[in-house]
Amino acid sequence: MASMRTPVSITTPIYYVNDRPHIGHAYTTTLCDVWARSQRLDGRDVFFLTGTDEHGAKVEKSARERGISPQALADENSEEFRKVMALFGLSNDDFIRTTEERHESQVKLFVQRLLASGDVYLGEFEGWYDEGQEEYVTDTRAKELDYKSPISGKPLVRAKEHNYYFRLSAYASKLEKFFDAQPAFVRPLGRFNEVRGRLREGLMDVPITRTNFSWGIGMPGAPEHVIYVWIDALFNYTTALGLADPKGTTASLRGKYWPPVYQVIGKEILWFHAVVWPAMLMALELPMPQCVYAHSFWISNGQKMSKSLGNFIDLPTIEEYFAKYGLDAWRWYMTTQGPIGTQDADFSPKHFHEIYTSQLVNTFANCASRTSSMIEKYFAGVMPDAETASMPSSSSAQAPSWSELAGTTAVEVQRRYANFELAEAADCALSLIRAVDVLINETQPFKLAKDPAKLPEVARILGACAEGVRVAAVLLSPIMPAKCAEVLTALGSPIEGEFATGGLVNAARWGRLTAGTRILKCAPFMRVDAPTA
RNA sequence: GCCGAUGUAGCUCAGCUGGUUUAGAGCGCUGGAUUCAUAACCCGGAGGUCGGCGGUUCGAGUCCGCCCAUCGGCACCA
Repeated sequence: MASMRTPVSITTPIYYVNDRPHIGHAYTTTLCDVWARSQRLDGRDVFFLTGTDEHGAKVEKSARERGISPQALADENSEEFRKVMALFGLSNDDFIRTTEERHESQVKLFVQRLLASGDVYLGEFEGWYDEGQEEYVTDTRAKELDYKSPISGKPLVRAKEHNYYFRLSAYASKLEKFFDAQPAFVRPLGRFNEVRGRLREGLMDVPITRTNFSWGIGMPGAPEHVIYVWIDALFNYTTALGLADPKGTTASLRGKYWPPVYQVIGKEILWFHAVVWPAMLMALELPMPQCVYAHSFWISNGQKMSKSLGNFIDLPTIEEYFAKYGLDAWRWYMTTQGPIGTQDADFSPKHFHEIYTSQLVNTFANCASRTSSMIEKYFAGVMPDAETASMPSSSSAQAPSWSELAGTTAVEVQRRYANFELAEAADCALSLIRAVDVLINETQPFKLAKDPAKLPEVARILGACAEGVRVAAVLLSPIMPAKCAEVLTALGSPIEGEFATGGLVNAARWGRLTAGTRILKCAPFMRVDAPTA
């Protein structure tokens, strides 16, 4: 059954090795990880790709300053990013590096194909050049600077160079039609409109090579030209799948994963992913990704994160959160409070603590704790034998039965995950926990338990509670894999075997807990002291 | 400068095509109740001139104009 369903894939941008890992990298990658895990849990064949981008003038320059080769610098920092992936518990299926032979050789093949089709041509670029910085500045920027270098103060010079260009202008109307037909190609909607607006302003061809540095992939047939880092980088999505050689072994194994369902990026690189990249894919006659999802930025205590302010949420800071709250709590915060929309989201220790306490400690963990504790107390820690599927989920008149409620919740959560509405999926799953709390508050099993004659009723109530907690833990496991596994293990119902492959709705089906199973007391999230700051 | 958003309780936000009320939720704060549970769960309360001004209308948070404030995008930022 599961194997009949379409394979799916998701990508992060590949991370630039000249940067240090920070919350932005962690955020994008965590979102992708949650989605990938949710789809695997739903029985799908998933490919989740991330990696590092290693070429370009900046890397060359940093390496020179440190007196090492660019490759050595790339090796070192790529390894750093790889470690970060492990640290975050990320389940990527591959980690591609742009300095790998498999990538470079395919980029050359792709570019050759574009040359042959006329989509890439040799042209001349003329612009304002800052000789000290060895870089061109745009015309508008040059005017702002009064035609002087912002660093040295020396006048900018008019300079010319030959570059290879990608014929982006030829794809303007095709892109507009594509956007008309695919209103969810770029999400969220605000970003879609932004791109549409700019498309209407027209498109210019874009240079894809430079000649003033050498750390990059040489242009086929013209090695003095180096392929621009961002063109090089974009191709990673296809080279990881071996698409430049459709008959090769990689493509035969991984070709089924193209196109990606989601290409998740930060808003700063939207233009390349939403316009340049689709045009290149059109030129190469490759299918379009289903959606480019551009999230916004985390800001720190109300202020933009910047090197000069020194308020970056960097890796050491993140590790402090791991130490205090745990990895899964971090993932929960990223997933439910992040800047997935058009607006930036604030990261603050106080807010983190409040979310942790109210949602994870007071809601999720407390419910698991009170349920397991009562089963321990009244039934010696053994899942009672009681029929609960048709039991009303609450005392309100139109309340659905527990099996119905769990079923509709699972369907809804599955839909939200699939649609990349991760915070909504989380909230919906948590609503099941809230429903269990309502049941306990309404029926007060702890009072009924004082009367031995009422134990069968207590059994039904607690049986439903345990089952509700189990289903919620299944549904939340893509976000908090370790903590949910802990809860499911305590309930004697770990995700494995057919649970793991039969689809999420199947795993969440009411009544999987069987009478007689040993239920252990569990409290997955402990209260911690509030931050002092 | 150009284009586009946003501005609703302390905080984060819901409020669709104007008329369900005395404008809502979560968190925070505060009173109470309770004990199965991790000072948790539950009930109640305080708190808002719905950015400002003007207009359209029988009636506007919800439409129009202007103003103020904040933010995003404007192609070589991975």
